[in-house]
Amino acid sequence: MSGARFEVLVPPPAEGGTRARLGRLELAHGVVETPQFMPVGTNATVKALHPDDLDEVGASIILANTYHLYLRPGHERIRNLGGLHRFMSWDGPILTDSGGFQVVSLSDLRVVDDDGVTFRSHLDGSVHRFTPEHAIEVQEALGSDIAVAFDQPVTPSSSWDVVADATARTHRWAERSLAAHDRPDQALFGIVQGGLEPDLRAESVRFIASLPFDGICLGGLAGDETPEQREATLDLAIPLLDDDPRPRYLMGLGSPADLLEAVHRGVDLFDSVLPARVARTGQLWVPGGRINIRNTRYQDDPEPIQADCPCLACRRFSRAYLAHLFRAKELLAYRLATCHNLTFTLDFMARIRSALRTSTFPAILPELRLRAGRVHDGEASVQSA
RNA sequence: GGGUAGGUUGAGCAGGUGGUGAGCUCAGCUGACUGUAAAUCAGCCGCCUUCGGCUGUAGAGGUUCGAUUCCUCUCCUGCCCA
Repeated sequence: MSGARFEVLVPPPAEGGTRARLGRLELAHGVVETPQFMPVGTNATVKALHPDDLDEVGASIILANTYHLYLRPGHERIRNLGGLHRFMSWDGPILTDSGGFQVVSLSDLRVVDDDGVTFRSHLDGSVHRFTPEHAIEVQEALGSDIAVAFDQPVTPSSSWDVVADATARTHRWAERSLAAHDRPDQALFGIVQGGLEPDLRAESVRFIASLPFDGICLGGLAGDETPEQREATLDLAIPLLDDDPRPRYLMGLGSPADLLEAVHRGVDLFDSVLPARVARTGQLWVPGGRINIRNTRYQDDPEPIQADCPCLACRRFSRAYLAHLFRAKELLAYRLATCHNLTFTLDFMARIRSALRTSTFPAILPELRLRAGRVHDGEASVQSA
């Protein structure tokens, strides 16, 4: 392949009990420092944001969705208009998700067989078929920096047999994706599945890592499993990749606590809708937890969301103003809140990279954990920054 | 002053033409959200000691076993006429 060049700048220390590492990923449209978080722009836009806002929050790579863009506006149309970067006016790197996740998120609209998946469009009910070859073709038309192999995720409640079946299918589809991929300026990542089953997960890591992908995605860990189950799965999977020179991408996790624990275990890349989605409902991330800006107590609060935050919202607006915008359902609310949460997230990743660069990560891990809170538990909720 | 239509839980309504009115939409309160069918969804939203109980249909009387419903008077609102 080689639409990508990955280099580990600071490997994990021999002593220190962490697999966290600092890296650098070179892609067709730019360099991505890792560990890194990718904001999600499913429909060729990060909801509520202008591309200038993406620069502003510090995004260096974003994710877009193959399935959604295939359905609307259509990958051929995007190709004819000069590709996804030009279409959405974002010059930085883009990773396209293969559409495999829609196999679970649109579970009542599809039928899986060994060759591929037949979907009914969530937009108009029309019938479409995705195969590994088709998913690659669409991603090549879009022209993303990183394409991803078509997979079949499972949910934590799936039985061993179902997980085994889906994982085996994902492996066959991985080989077919590689065979179909033909664009030298585009990287291709493969996806590890295996659910929470230790034997299947380990087998999947070994199999996917045996193929000449540019990066390794860890899938199926953004569902209803507990943080402990996720972390246990990472503790199992990552050591199997210790001698592997490629970037590791944990798909779909984005709470600060999840990011930190996964970096600690050796993950380089992340994406999640969480910070942006949660922002649109008024949950704003601050050191130690989060606040719900819609709560009554913020209506008269003249302070910014977070005192030391450099984001578009915190630079010049009060909590009271944000509270008002949300109550009035004003569009600016969604933009400001999304800017804040993405700024918080990307700044958090920058702090982690800074610690890795200076080899102080193990030392400041407790401090970073405090900053992250246990947001994924719905536990820590602080009242003021 | 006469006529007429009305007065239902913060707002707006539905319903109820003698037999258990707490139903809807807003507003409000709280929570959830992780490779986006999500500016969405869920719970609460008269009072209490809440697996239940109580109160409540403008007010006061009356008829009746029983009244939100029928009768009388009063108050309030819209419209029409003087």
